Amino acid sequence: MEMKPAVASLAALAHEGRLAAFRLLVQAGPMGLAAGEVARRLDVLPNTLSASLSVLSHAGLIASRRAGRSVIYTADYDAMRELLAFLMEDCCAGKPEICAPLAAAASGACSTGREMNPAQ
Amino acid sequence: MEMKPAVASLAALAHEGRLAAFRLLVQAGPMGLAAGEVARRLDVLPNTLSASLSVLSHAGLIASRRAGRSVIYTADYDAMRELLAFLMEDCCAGKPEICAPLAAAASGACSTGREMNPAQ
DNA sequence: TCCATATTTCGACGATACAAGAAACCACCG
DNA sequence: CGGTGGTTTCTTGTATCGTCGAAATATGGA
Repeated sequence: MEMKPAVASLAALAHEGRLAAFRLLVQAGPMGLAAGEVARRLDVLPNTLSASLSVLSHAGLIASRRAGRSVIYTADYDAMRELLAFLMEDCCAGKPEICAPLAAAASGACSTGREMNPAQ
Repeated sequence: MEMKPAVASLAALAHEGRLAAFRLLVQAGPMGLAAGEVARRLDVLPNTLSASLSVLSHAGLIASRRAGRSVIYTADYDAMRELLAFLMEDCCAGKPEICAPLAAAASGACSTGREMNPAQ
């Protein structure tokens, strides 16, 4: 990944409402959530949420598809992976013992199969 | 990690100059780099870089110590780990096969021992 | 076609962030 | 004590971002 899109992704996430929406979609999994459902769970106005999702979408962090009257948004796990890899690129000056915990945190976040929190 | 400090960290990184500085420190390892050395490698004015490092420092992403006339900055790998864990928290709705690549990317970034890029 | 639901776009205001010059500050050395 | 290199703080002009009300668009059903 290059610098510009990485900055765009980070800028998209550097906002309380957008970060909450993104994490909700990350936690929701590949099935995604309807825009209205996200707005309801986060308790934000639909137009405000739409603006947030638009920013995340332009940054490539989420994707959308139409399903009837609803628009379903899903996290782009591949983009997320690229962003994390970019942050850690060539890290630690060849001292794996420094960044081993980083990798451990990454694998620990999802492999434990914690319960989903619907109310967020 | 909670929402507020996570947003602050992401906002600190959502800037081309600051992101470049942070990645340089991440790649430099625990020994860190002097502020002037960072400014020289990134070709930015000292005062501009100082402002960038100040933002990163306030976000908790880097730490500083004085060494003679220079100030040495180092990446805070623990803060970095917390931020990545926060982004991936409870991800994938219990589908480890989705986020396994995320963990793989994390461990691949540093365990391969690539060479440092001094010019970056 | 007409209506209700779901979502996006538009317009405008207030707030915040950025870059750079100038000056101040700190630590070492003669 | 004065000078120099290294770094930070201050100030200012400019630009960008975020939110919300109101209106527009898209879809499905009676």
